[in-house]
Amino acid sequence: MGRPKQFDPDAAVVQAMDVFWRKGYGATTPQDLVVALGIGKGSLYHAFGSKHALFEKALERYRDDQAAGLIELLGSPGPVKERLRRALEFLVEVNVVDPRGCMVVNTAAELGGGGDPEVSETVRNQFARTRAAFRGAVEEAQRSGEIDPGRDPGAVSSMILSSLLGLQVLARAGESREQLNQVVDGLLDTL
Amino acid sequence: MGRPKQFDPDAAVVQAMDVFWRKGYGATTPQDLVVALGIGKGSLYHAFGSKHALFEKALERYRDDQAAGLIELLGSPGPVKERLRRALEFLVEVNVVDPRGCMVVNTAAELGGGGDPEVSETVRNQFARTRAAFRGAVEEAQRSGEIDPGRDPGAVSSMILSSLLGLQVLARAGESREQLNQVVDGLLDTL
DNA sequence: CATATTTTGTACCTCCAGGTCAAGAAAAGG
DNA sequence: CCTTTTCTTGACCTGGAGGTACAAAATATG
Repeated sequence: MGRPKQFDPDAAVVQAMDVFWRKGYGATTPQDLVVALGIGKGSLYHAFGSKHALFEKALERYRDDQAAGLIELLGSPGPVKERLRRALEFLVEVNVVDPRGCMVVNTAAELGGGGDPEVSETVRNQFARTRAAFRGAVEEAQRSGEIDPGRDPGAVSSMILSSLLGLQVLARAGESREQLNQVVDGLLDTL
Repeated sequence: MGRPKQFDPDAAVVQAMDVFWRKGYGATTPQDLVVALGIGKGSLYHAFGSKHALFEKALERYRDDQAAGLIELLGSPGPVKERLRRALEFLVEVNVVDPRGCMVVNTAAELGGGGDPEVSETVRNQFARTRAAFRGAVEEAQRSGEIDPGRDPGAVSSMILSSLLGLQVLARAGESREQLNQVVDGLLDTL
């Protein structure tokens, strides 16, 4: 019973995600959120409790969306290296158009360093998922002979992960498409 | 003429650098700076103009220090790969003890995305310097046969750079020494 | 030593972040 | 249709961010 919500909380989290992604946690004000979500401040705090709580929801939503997207991109048919290249080149194009970088990377930089254990936990969880997805692809490529089976898949996937994170940092800093593509080339040459 | 300064502006910039490095730009307050520098607020604003101007000085100072440090680490004798490994392992140890990550990376994430062109310029400049240092090392290794001379040194050094940036992101997020070392292993295996 | 010039410390100011609250609106149950 | 419950709005509140103003202090110059 009671009055039904005038907005979709799930959609609101996505809207909030967008703002936090662009501006970061600290630089996002309640006012920004009120405008972006199109609801009153009271509703906002009634529904989500605090800016920080809403941020956590938004970050988790981002993580889940990204993880699903990566798994889908890596699951397409064809040689593993080609899939990987397509995924990375897609990322480059997206970031050239809109250099928001990766919300998890941005969050790690802003709230990492021991200042926010819960958020850091979510961040590391996303890293673990991504690493696992790469590891699966690497092992598949090793079975098919595309990648030398003698290499340690853990080390290789960790390296891919860190290079991916670095790519997002470069993108966020406004590096050119050429610079970003060179990273992709350099990475794929090593596999 | 006039009253002489009661503090060393250069040392003050270094103190400020320390605070900005730990807390980030947005989360650092004038009060934090007053305490860290040990001077009054009036002196602070008289000497540096604004929080943002002081931050730019601190960031440039960081960039110069780091660039010098990297060049020194990479300039030691012995095989290039060993130098690289020593440099990266040193970085890992430092970050395990104090996970502040890299101030430039943190800044890229916080103020990138087109929000602060001057700062982004400094950030990209640091990336360019780092890439150049790696490129020099790569080319040296190619001449000595340590790295396949057929590889594009631009792509290789870009890849090393991005992996390094990713490493700092991982460190800032509080990843374990083992995870970080795996990145180093994965990276060096590919060279 | 008087004066012009620069630095210093502190009080003060304005604005807005982050959040609370009271009063009303919209549903379900009796 | 009256009560109970939940949601909504917008006014309101507190603290602190970021910076300015001003008077006092310290120095070089004539």
